[in-house]
Amino acid sequence: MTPDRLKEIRGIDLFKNISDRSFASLTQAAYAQNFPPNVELITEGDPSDFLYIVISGSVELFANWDKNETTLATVWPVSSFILAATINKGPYLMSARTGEKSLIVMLPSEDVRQTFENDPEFAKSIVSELAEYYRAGIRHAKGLKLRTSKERLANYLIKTGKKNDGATQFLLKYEKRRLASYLGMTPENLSRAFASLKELGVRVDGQKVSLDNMPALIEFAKPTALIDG
Amino acid sequence: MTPDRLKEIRGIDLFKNISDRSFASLTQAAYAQNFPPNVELITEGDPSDFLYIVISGSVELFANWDKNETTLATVWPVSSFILAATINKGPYLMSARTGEKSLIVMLPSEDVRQTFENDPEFAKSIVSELAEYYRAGIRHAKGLKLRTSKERLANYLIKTGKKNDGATQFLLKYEKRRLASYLGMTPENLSRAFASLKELGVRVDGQKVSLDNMPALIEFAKPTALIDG
DNA sequence: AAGCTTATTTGACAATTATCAAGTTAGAGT
DNA sequence: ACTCTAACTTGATAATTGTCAAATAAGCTT
Repeated sequence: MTPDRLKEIRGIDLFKNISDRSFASLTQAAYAQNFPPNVELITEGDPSDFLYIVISGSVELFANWDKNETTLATVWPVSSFILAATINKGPYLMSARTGEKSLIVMLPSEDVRQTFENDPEFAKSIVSELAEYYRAGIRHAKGLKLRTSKERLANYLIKTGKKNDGATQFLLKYEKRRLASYLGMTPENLSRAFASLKELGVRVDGQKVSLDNMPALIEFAKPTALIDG
Repeated sequence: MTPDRLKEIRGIDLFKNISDRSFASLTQAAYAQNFPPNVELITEGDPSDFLYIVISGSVELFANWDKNETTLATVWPVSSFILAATINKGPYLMSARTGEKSLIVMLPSEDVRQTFENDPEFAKSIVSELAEYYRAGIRHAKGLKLRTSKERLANYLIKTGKKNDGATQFLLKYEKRRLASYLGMTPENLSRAFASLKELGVRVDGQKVSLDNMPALIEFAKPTALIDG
């Protein structure tokens, strides 16, 4: 791997505080690889041989069961995925595929576990990371169990607006069918949910979204930090 | 706290490997308390002042949003809950109430974080614990998104049977309305799901359940380790 | 054991969500 | 720009799930 790339990886929360020695042994056998869009990187059930890091592009984490498929998360640069499986030596619980052309770094799981054993700072970083993942998972489950799909969409839009510096206009970060899957509904249902949010000032044109009546939308969606982070 | 009680706590995974010194400082300001059933121990949104440990009884973790409530997990002895919030100094994302008369130990969060900083073994144990929690959360979300409520119930029954040494007869561990909430449905829906599973050999009488046609039930439920653990 | 409260079940109905089948639109590749 | 494929939308319908109300059953208290 090139020095530039190493530096980029070093910057993520997971590696920020670890020793140079740990970082070196962690990345010693690592390698980066470019993937075209829509390539399946791992399949749920596989043994966790690598910890993955997205350098550029994006990765969709999804799962299948009996003809159904659902997106559980999307990973954006620069961050790792599949950490919990790596640490616990368990099989992956999610499959992963590139959402677009992506540069991916793979660290052998054995090295990750080794470093985890030896470098207390690394262990601490992993704790923070996992705690956040876990809490994100709780939030996701709360949304699914407490809200209707229309409410989930409304809150997603509000949240996305906030992330874009509170802009009332922004672009959806990914395809609608993936958004639908992430929000736990079918594409048809998402389409209808968008249509029915029109009366709350939600306009959609392709990937462009504008929220023209924020107060009304918020009153309907009832966002809360305890679900929407 | 009594020596007996301390010993009991020392035995859980989280504390098994930590130094005596760490354990002492962790429990130095801890205290145990008996609670009657149905007492709310914490409320979502509260700052995380304590790490809790269930010594006996049980604790339900739940959340509310706009008139709706849902159970996210039930904690059985002897284990901790609310660890992620404690570590990340975030507000609790779930409320907790006793499901029955329960003995609860409370460790000041500050002490937990202190020990986490100083004892690498504790950090490692926390990692394993959080990784497992996280994975349990993923499984829960997968079940909710990929399965119907009837399928979730069928799988829950199969799993519970397995936990009871593969018994085809067992007692439900908690009330049906809580089971319903945990499985993401209303009590009425649970009742009907049970009724409709009758043709797959599921008999229910109060808390007693018997699974008289396991092959048929399994064929319908399609359990998998990637969701049902 | 009687009485009271709460949990569970059942029925009728409504809301939500999914499925299937066309259309329409948008985007990628040539 | 053209073609082709895939994504998205819309309509019609079905399945799933929730709500409300009432009846029954179970558990607790006295």
